[in-house]
Amino acid sequence: MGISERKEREKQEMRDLILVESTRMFIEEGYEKTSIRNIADRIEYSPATIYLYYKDKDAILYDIHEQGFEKLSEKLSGMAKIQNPYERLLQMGHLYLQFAFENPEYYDLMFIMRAPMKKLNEEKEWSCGFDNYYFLQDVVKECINAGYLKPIDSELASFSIWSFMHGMVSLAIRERFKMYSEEQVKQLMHDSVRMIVGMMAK
Amino acid sequence: MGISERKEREKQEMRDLILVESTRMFIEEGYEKTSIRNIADRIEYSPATIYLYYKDKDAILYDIHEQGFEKLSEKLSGMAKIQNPYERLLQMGHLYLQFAFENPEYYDLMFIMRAPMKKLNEEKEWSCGFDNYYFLQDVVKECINAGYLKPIDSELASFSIWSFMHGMVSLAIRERFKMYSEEQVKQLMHDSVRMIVGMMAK
Amino acid sequence: MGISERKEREKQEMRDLILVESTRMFIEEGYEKTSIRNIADRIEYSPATIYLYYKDKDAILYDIHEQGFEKLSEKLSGMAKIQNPYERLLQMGHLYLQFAFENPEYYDLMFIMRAPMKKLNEEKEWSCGFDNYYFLQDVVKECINAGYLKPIDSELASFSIWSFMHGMVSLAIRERFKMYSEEQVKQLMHDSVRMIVGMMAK
Amino acid sequence: MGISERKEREKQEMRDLILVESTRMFIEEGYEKTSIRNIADRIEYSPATIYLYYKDKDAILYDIHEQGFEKLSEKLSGMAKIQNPYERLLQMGHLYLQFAFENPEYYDLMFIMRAPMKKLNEEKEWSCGFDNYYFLQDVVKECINAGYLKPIDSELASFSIWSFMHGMVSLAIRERFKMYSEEQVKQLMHDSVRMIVGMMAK
DNA sequence: CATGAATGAGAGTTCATTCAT
DNA sequence: GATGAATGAACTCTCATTCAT
Repeated sequence: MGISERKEREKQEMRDLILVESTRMFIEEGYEKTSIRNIADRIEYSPATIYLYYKDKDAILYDIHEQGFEKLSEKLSGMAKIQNPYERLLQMGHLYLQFAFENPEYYDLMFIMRAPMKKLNEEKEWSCGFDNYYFLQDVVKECINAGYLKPIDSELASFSIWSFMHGMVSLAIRERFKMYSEEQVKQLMHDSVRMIVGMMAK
Repeated sequence: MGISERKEREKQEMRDLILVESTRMFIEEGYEKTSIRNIADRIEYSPATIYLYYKDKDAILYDIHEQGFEKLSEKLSGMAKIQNPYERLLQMGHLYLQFAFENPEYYDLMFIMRAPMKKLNEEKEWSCGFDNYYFLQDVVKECINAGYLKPIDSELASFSIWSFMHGMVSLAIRERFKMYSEEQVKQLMHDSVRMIVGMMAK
Repeated sequence: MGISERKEREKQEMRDLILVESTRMFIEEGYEKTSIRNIADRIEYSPATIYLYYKDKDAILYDIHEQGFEKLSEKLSGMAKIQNPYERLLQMGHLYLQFAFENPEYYDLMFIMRAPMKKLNEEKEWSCGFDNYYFLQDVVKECINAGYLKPIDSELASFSIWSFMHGMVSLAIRERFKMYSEEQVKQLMHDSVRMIVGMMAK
Repeated sequence: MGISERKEREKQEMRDLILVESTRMFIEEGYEKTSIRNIADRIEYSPATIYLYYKDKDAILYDIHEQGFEKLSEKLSGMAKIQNPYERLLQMGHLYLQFAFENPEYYDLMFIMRAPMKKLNEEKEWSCGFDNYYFLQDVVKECINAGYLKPIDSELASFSIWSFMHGMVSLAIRERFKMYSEEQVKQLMHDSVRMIVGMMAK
């Protein structure tokens, strides 16, 4: 409880600073404009300093990306306590949308951006969001078993639900819903979730 | 009706040449590799020449993008002749997937990529695919009116269908279905379309 | 005869300019300090310009290096006209020393420096001086056959002679003869050549 | 006889540690890879610490270099006990080659590399191998006086012998004998030594 | 004594773009 | 109309070195 811990904390804070600002930069300026140099400028450190905390540019991206999944997992983990699986499923859909709109930059990186794969792709798994997907499958399975949903293939159902949710979110994030106002989009999204899940219900 | 027209025609031909080759490059090598220099090399003109026909790189991209929508429109326009609207709807879903998998780079540019425009974004409309969307709405409306689909809100239904289709395609293109093999993904996608549309059917 | 030729000539002149100044820089500042940027500064062009004439840094090095061998070959080629092979051999030794002292920077690059081998080593041959070596072997052979030298193995003799010559030159160039004055070194080198070749003579 | 001495001793031990590991790195990884950072990593101290014991990178290199000469001296000093000077001379040649091939990086640093010093070059003497040279001269002198070698100038003979030996070694180390296999080179080198020294013998 | 943190300087390279000819 | 030549501005990354603590 002292120096080493303070140092550790400071180190983490610096990593966070880099992370936060890189992420912000992603959102505001886009991937292309987010260079080590720009990040360095932004945090008012030299480019070389960044390399003290991150091996290379990809490592930053990877961390942001991972953080995103942690954030999402946290959000969804709260769902476990909801007894009724159908209720849980609906709530999850809700939270997914909420997460996407509260953290569009994260969402983008997690589910839309092309992985900046040098070897990241092979070594570590870029799409580390498998857990969430399996979590979804479990809920769907429970719903089916408990008779809340029609007796469809649970894998197929999960696949469809995720695709559908992601479709809405990603079209919104990448601004392909220009034929609607933002308000309308939000409304449509919620109605749409209700409708789709409703149709799956028994 | 002579010189100036010929000039105009020649100018258009050159634009086409650039467009065709940029597109080809874009399709074959991807966005990253498509540089003015590479295009110039390919058409065997100098980079400077390209600037006589296109204001900048974005202008070319914009044209490719537009071309993509034309391609898709063409594909879908063939659908008009299918009398039965439900049949037409299913077929459209089919074609949409087909288009996406035959032209992933186009699809990416059209529906996933962030508009790489500086201000073109504001001047011209990037998402020029409204027509297709309205085309979808019409079909859905017809289906409902003819009693093929449940009496749901046609706008909401179209919104949902497109989102769903796009979700599958974009997750596939940006490689977020790594938990499945390519084979499995294709199978799931087709089954999923059948299921979702089936659920909407009366 | 006209534009295209002038252009070609100008292009060659530019390559030469780069070559000459890079070479000069090698000599004066050493390999380490010779960067694309520094060369650019020196010729008062931008770094990017250099890449219009040379693929990369290695390509420049390779050219300098090649030029060196051409220079040496030219020098030695004049020797062919000397009828007496022993005379020719002595003269060649003379010229070798002369070349080394008139062009220490070339000599260094050709025979001392580590090849900056990315793949150069494998594709093109870095040590393109084989010809000169074979040329030496031929002379030695002739000398032996004509009875000017003892009946030793010609390959072994050539190997020894080259090694010996190179030893003197490289120790001088890399300043390992500090126990002598420059004057003394030159004197010793000439005496040494005479002595060694003398000992080989019948 | 107490604290200050212990401190002095500890300081020396640390210098040794640095030296030993830098040398090892230098030998194993080569000059290019030997950076202050890498050395620091290896001795598990921080880069900054190294600067407490060595003024800069050059100072370390200088010490390695000196160590090389000590190593060589040791090797050669064993020769003093050989009574017969001609025998001693031959044996020295042998050992020189052996040293070069067992420690090519040392050899390179000692006899080939450009002094990487800023002003150390002028202050301290880089080529601290004079002793070895004088040692050679003495042997040669003895050989001549004892009638083993022809009555040539001993200085000239030493100069020639060293040049010759170094020529072979340095061409080999810097890979200019690509026209031969490694095997052939070794064979040629030994034959060559025998031949050259043989020719000097009475 | 030791170091964590930081950096300035510099490396090679690529690209979209401009402009005189 | 076409272009060869040129460039400024970027890029990622590495290194020897310094200094407050």
